[in-house]
Amino acid sequence: MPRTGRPRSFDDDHVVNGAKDVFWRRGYAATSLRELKDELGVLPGSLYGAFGDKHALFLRALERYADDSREAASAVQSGGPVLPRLGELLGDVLAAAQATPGRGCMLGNTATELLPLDEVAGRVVGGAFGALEKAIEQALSVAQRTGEIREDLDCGAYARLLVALVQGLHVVARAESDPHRLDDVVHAALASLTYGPGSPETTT
Amino acid sequence: MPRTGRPRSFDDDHVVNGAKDVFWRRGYAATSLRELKDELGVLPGSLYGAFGDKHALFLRALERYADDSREAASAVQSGGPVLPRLGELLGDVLAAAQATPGRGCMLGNTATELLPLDEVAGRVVGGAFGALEKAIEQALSVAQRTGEIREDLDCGAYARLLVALVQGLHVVARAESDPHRLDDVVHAALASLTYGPGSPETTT
DNA sequence: ACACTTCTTGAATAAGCTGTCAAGAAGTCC
DNA sequence: GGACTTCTTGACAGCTTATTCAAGAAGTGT
Repeated sequence: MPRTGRPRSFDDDHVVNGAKDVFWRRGYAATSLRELKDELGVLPGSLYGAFGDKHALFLRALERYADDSREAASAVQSGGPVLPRLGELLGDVLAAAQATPGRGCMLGNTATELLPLDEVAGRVVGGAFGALEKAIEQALSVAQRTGEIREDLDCGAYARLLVALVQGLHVVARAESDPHRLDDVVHAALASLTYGPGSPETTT
Repeated sequence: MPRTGRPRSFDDDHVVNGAKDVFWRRGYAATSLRELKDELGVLPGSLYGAFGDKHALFLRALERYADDSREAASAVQSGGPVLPRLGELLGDVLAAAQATPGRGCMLGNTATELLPLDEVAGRVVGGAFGALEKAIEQALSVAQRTGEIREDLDCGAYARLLVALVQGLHVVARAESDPHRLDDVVHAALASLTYGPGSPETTT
């Protein structure tokens, strides 16, 4: 089986990355092949030859996004104090909402548009959510042992809460003309992890 | 100006309500006039005569949903202990996700699909989010005065947090095969409002 | 009964969509 | 250079879409 023939004129990875941006911004259904052609410079025929169909390309793009998300998720575990890391996680959502409005999180966008009907996309989204949840849960466990956060917290539950909060911030930020109005939400979320001023046991 | 002529064969309110259900379930773009015709029994021509165009009908449906949401929001202020009310607010999200999967919240769905580009829809969604936020904030203030929740909470920030959490739960529940896995998130959110280390068994 | 008005109906329109295909272009391998 | 394979290109088919419109139906007021 000879492996010859005319080589691709485009780089698959580059195209998947570009498709990720378009699908991220516009969603699955609202993205037409004409739009992909204009943004990627690749004609529909070539896309079909390389990836199959629109849905398959979307899945590649979604998986790419999920990989990026997993990498970002691992940052909350990168040693040192945990609270600042979680503050960044939440703060980055608001910063992104201001810097590039109307994109949100591609995982949440996909969940809203296609789940639970699209089972394949559902597994990708669920996997990425689960990875973030796990990263947060382990970070919280560490923070508990170091006394950074309250001992009486259910780390698993709080990790799921924070994943949901991240998604929720992406949503409500779209309706908020000034994302800074949500800044104190981040503060409140972090404060709820620590022992409060009026709490029985106060450490630092 | 005589006000005669053949009367409508359908009830406007009933049609708006039906359109609300369809748009809620399928989103704006994915809902075709053929689908509306099948569900409502009203031909496109009549819809155009009565409402203008698809987008105008969508706005009517969205406003209806926002009205319903406002009414539901006022329930958190209906006297008595506040924590159980907030527990219902969050719990209802998960119950709805299980009973009717793939619908979520029409406000959040619309935010994700159309905001911030669609400014009119944006005002409707923003207004409904704001109303819920205000209702929660006032309920939290009352709960603070009665000693039901911590005194050191920023009620405004926590209200915004809870609005975001509601939206986030709608999103992540779509990716969760068993919504009950999110039950302890509700518990954790309520526990963070109260004093007390010790397991969050403080709900009466 | 009649004039008048508005609604319903079904077809038609024009645009856009995904996906396909034949023909030619551009490589690789011998 | 020639055989072979794969890619690119642009057109095209088959649908679906939102929207419009003319014709007839069904009311109201007198």
